[in-house]
Amino acid sequence: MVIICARNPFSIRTVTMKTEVPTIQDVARVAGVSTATVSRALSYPERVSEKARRQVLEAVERTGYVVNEAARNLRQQRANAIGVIAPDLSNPFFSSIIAGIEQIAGPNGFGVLVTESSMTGQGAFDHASLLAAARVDGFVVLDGQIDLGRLRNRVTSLAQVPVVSACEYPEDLPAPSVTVDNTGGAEKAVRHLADLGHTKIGHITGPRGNILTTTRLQGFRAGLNSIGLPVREDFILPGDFNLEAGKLAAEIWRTMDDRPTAMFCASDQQAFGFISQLSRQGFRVPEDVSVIGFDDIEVSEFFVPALTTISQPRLELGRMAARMVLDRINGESHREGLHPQLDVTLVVRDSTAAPRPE
Amino acid sequence: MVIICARNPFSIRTVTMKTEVPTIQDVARVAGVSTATVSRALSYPERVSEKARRQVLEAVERTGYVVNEAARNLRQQRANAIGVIAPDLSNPFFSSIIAGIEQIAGPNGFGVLVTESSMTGQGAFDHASLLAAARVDGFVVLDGQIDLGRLRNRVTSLAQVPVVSACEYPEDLPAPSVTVDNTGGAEKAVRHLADLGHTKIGHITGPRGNILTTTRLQGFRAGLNSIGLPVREDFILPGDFNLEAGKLAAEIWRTMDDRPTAMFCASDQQAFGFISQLSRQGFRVPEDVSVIGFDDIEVSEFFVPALTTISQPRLELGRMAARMVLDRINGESHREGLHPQLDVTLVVRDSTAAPRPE
DNA sequence: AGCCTATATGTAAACGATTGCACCGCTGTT
DNA sequence: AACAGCGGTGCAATCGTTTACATATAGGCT
Repeated sequence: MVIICARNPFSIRTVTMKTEVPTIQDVARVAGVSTATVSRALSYPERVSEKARRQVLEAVERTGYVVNEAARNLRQQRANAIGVIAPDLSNPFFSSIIAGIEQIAGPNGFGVLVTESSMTGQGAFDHASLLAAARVDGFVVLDGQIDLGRLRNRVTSLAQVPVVSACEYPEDLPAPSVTVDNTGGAEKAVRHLADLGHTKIGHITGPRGNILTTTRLQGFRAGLNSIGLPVREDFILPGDFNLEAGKLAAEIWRTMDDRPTAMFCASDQQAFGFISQLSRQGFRVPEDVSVIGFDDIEVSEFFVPALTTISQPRLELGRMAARMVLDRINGESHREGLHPQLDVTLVVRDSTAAPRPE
Repeated sequence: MVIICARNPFSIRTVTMKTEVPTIQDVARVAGVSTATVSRALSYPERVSEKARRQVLEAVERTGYVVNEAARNLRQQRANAIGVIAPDLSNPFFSSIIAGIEQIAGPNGFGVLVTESSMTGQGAFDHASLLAAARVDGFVVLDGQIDLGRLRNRVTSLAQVPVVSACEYPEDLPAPSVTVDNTGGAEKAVRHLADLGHTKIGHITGPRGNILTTTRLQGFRAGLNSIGLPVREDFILPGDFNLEAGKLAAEIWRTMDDRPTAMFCASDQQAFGFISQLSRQGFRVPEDVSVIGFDDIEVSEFFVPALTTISQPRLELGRMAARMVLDRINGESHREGLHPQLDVTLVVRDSTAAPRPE
């Protein structure tokens, strides 16, 4: 007897009427061939006869067959999925990278599993459980602060699994990475401000210990140096990448005796927080202080004032990371030696201007 | 011979030295029990003796065993994962919902697979392939515009898989949903503007055909009615939820002879675009026109001016949707009858004020 | 005609976990 | 002393694919 799947797949049954999901066996029976032929017809169409192919395709249609991924994964010893560990999903910056990963992974038949590393609740390190063998074939790590020590403890098999870090990267992770030229970006920012005539240039940093913080700060210093401007340590305010940090920094800026006339912010969000708080206090940007950000997230163009910033190719960052993981999964072993760095560009908008003449 | 996994899992081998991943067999051997006992010790600790449990745990530790999800999924006929179909990952609104889903799914041992429904490239409907049997046990659909007809064609087994729609929902999807009170929210917005003294209140809608657009517009009308204000059709501008749409609407607003003194925007992003373009043209918010948004995304509080808006419990939306899917997966069959609606709240900030006296 | 290749198909053994069922030994009851 | 009950354990079947290997068939060559 031929099993054909229920016709109206959308009628949700109110009783527990277990409609059998068709398997490859059913397809084989309907098509009048063996399961091996069905499998081949679907995976390597060129390896079966024209006739068999037609019959199989027709049988698939009739039965409504879809391959059981679990079975395939088990047999093939691969999951056809890559995992993403992101520090903060609500941050538009990361979601854009994830979108880029999606763009590459999807068409290649790979699913994307996303986890937030700063997860609430128990342990906060359960994203490691994602690594559970055969759930993902590789990883993109977006979190530079991730505690690899703990990850390591939980998942011995990590060594087997290709890992590529994107954007941020833990210093001790012996894996390929794709980053942007943070130092160069910071230099461009400083140079832009100097070109406008600023000499008192400040910086709000990212969170302590983060690699992006370090490199951008380094670029900030290098930029000042190359122009011949002194680095005023009291103009360097500690911060974070988020909105709140910018707000806090604004409060500090306000209380300074000798204020910088321009601020280089470590992120766009931070810049928003800074500008927002300043406006609330009656200051104006760029009239009272010029502000430049880093990232160029979507809303930056629409902020008031439109934010001058260093633009990162976020989508491309994700796409490239995905490509690298996929390559490694497929055995192309450009090992941990590969560390491409993408260029960033200065986008001049309305939040920077020449300093007010004294 | 006992197989113990390589000691330094992080040393990435440059040669293809295939270190075997330990299986449950290895653990059983090391622990001196059967695989059945190992399995039980890990899944139902209370069903094995104290002694066996200790031995198994120790063996797991020694071998570095992690369960092979593919095998487990195949045997259990469940994937321990839920899929999310989102229209646009870069939109912070959705990513926040996803974070909520994560928060519930993770601790319950479920992974979260994310797909963008508006994917570029081939077909754009390959998110359906996610549905491939045994890859996910259930779905949260965030895209109200999704073409279920095509999905249906591709995946016969969809009827088997619990689907819950959150936020937006296709009208023809016979599934539970969790939404917010869009109509009520719109009414609150209108009432707030009216309370400030506005009588000429406009609205920029969402995209045509979207359920959120419809309900918010409906609430807008209802709000005006209940106050006794006439509905001026020429004050209703067609739009979209994104930044660009707000910008476009601003251009239209500018050319109007008789301008509304207050605009209710269908989303925060749209409001940003509107305000941004207006500022660029020399208008001021709220002095020249009051603006109220919908969503309350993170940056709204920090916009200049801080945006008055209708706040959606985004995280809770995701959490609730996840709970509903999980419940259905576990057989609690509160079928498609369930449609909880969460409350929204008015958050008054600086983008709304009394109209300028004529 | 006989043999060799190439192509197309089928058979059956994996993959690594879970779990129904049977069994074992112990305790407590009759 | 026999037996029911029970907690703990192991055996072995099972989930649905893929794929190495064996086999079959047709066609081309000498």
